[in-house]
Amino acid sequence: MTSTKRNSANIKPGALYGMPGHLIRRCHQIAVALFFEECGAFEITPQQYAVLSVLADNDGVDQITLAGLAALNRTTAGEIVDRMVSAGLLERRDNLLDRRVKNIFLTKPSLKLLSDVHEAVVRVQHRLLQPLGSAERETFIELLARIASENNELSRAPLRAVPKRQRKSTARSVEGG
Amino acid sequence: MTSTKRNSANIKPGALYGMPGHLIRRCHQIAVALFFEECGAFEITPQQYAVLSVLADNDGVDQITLAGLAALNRTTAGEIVDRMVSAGLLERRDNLLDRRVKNIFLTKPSLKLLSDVHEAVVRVQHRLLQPLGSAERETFIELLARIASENNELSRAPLRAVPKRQRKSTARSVEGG
DNA sequence: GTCGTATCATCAGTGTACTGTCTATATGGT
DNA sequence: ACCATATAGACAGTACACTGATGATACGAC
Repeated sequence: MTSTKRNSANIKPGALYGMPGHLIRRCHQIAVALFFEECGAFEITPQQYAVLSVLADNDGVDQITLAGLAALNRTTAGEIVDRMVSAGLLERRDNLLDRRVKNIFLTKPSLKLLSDVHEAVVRVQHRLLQPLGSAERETFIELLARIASENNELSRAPLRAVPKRQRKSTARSVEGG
Repeated sequence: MTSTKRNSANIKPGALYGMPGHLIRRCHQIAVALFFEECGAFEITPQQYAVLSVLADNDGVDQITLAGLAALNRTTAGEIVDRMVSAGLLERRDNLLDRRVKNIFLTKPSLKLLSDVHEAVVRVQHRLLQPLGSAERETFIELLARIASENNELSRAPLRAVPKRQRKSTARSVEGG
């Protein structure tokens, strides 16, 4: 029979440390720390990288769509875009066909930044999974992906695809290669 | 051979979505959302729960030690303690043997809260892992724990045990059961 | 006993993550 | 044309997550 020791709240001592919620938070902190170690010189945050990455595939989407594609809260996304516009990494343009909408575009510097920073971001992922064997890494990613996708609608900032009808009034800011 | 399509930054489209760093962030958001769904009525946050949980096993530690035990940044921990003191959940007392130190204690209401909220927190963990089979759940927790512990020192808020010599000048605020 | 060094807590500053509310604008039904 | 409803984005407010600096205090070496 296992110990029935209890703490002052009548709960098993140290229960916190085995809870997936707590462990995920700690892993998140580690991932962020590694990101800053590897990418700090580029003056970019993990979320800002996500925004650049999403726009590389979907340049010119509106802010709400961008938030969905990067799994960011709409308000947070707006603030991040603010900072990135100030830093010259994004351009925010009025949509002439729907005057509520602002379309977000990459700039030349951000395209260069994105391709420069890519290697460092890949290193972050490697270092994060360093403690696991290669089969375990695949397993881990698959389990993470299943938890994220199956529980997606429970999130307060769920991942969302680009909606069907997107009205684009403005051209791209950076001419494609 | 796999497609060599590239986006405007010359990176594989959608690469972000398979990165463990991004997936961990999404899982974290889901865990937090579930916490508020299950525990929202208790007017408590996940980090505040962690603080209560840590103090149940280590009542009266100083703020820095508390931060270490809960894997919180020292400044963040101080702010969280502020809010919990205002809410009547904690007591902050001067240490008479080391006047730099403030010792943090649970209060009667927070002990009751902690035992009331425990079931809901357990439900959060169950719902979070719902998409996995029971063997997968154990695997997932084990892999998470290994990543967190092996990379612990890389974190900017690493988990820290209680240091050996802790000077206690003040008695517990809640008489033990 | 004095001094250099370490430590606890706090402060100012920045960035992320939300909720709820508001304004401006669009859209579909009549 | 008119109205109910919905949506995009902004704003205020709260909480967490840090960095770097500072003030008060403790401690070890001498």
